Amino acid sequence: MAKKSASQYALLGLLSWEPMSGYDIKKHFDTFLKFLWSESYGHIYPTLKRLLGKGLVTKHVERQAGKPDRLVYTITRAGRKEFYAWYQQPVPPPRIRSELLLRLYFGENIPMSVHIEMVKTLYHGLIQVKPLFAASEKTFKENSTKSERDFLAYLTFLQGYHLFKCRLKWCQEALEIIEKRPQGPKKKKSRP
Amino acid sequence: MAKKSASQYALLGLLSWEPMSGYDIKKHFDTFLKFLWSESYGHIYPTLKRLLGKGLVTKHVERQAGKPDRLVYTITRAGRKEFYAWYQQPVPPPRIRSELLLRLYFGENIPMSVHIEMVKTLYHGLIQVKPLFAASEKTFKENSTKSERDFLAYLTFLQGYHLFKCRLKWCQEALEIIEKRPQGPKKKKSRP
DNA sequence: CGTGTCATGTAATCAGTTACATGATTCA
DNA sequence: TGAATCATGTAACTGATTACATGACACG
Repeated sequence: MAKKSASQYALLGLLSWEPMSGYDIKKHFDTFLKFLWSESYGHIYPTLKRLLGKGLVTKHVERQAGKPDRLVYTITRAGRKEFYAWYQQPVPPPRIRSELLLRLYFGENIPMSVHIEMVKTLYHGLIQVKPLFAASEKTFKENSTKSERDFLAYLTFLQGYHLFKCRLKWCQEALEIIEKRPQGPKKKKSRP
Repeated sequence: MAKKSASQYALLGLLSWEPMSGYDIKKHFDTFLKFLWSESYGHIYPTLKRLLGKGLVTKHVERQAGKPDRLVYTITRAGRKEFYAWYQQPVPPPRIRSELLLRLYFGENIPMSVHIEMVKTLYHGLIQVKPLFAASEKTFKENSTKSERDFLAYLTFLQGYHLFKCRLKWCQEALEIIEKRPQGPKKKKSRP
C-alpha cells in the first residue's frame, strides 16, 4: 500500500496508448503535455528501467537505418493492472510553491519597480502563447466529440486554459493596482 | 552564480521580518502562506543549519518555563544581502505537475463515474474553504493601504484567490460538460 | 489517561535535475 | 564546418518528505 510516485504512472499512462521509446515519451511531455506534466531524460530512463524490472513493461530494440536504435517499451497486462489500480487511490494534494509570489510577498524592502518588472515579464511571456492557446481551444473542442480520449483531453486542456487566462488577468490587475496606488511620501526607517 | 534553492530564500524572507524558531517558521507556512508555499520540518531544520553555517543567520536559545527551549534564528547583515540579491536573478518557471489532470488525461479506460467522483471531491474541498477565502479577501484589501507589507500581501493573495475561483469554476464546467455529453452507444474494442 | 501542542532533530529514502558522454546524420 | 536532431544513458548532486525519537505539559 506504499504511496508511489506519480511519474511512473505518467509513463504507464503514455505507454497505455502505444509503445514508445524514452525519447518519444520526453517529446510527448514537452509538446502535448506541457501544461500539465514535465519529465527529464535523467528521470525517464531510470524510471523505464524500474518499470521493466517490475514487469510492468517489456522492451524491444527497433533498428533504424542511419539513426540510432530505438528501445521501444510496451506496457504489459500487469502494467495495465497497476495503472488502473492507481485510480483507486486518493489524489494527493498538489504541492504549492510559487517562487514569484514568494518574492512578491517578502519584497517590502525591494524597489516596487523590480516587482513591476517581474510581473511584466510574466505578462509578456503569457501574451506570447495566447494565440496558441486560443487556437488549441478550438481544436480541442472540435475534436472532443470524436473519442473518449479526445473528450478527456479537452477537459484537461480546459483547466490549463482557465488557469492561463486567470494568470494573465492577475498580471493586468496587479499592474493596475500598483499603478493607481497612492504612492504617498514613502516612509523610510533610519536603520533596519 | 550557482542556482540556489528557493527554500532557503523562503526562510530568509520570513526571518527578514522577525527572528523565529524552526517551529514558528513551519507554523507560518502552514497558516498564512498555505496558498503559496509549503515546507516540512525535515527540510526546515537542516536548511536553518545550513544558513547558520554560511553566516546568513545567527542562533540563540530562549529558555521557557514548562516548555522546551526555543532555538531562535536571526537574520544577519550578510543574510539580508544574500536575500536581496535573490531579486536580481530571473524567476525560474514553475514546475507544472497536476496529478488530477494526469489521471483525467489518461483515463479513457476508466469509468467516467470515477472521474466525476474525483472532480466532485475536489469541488467539495474547494467549496468548504470558499467562505474563508472570501473573508480573507476583504481583510487583505482593507489592510492593503496600511503598509508596504500589507500591500504586497494583498497582491499575493489576489493571485491565490483568482486561481482558487478558477479551479472552482473549472470543476463546475467540467461536471456540466460531462453531464450534457451525448453518451451514445459506447464503442468497445474486442481486445486491446 | 489519552490526545494535542510545544519543540527539535536525524536517518532513510525517494524524487528529480543537470551535466556529461557518445556518435551518426541532416541541414544551412 | 558547425549546429540541430535523433537516441540512450549514467553519475553526481540537490531537493524534499516520511518516519522515527524524545520529552514535558495542558486539557478534557
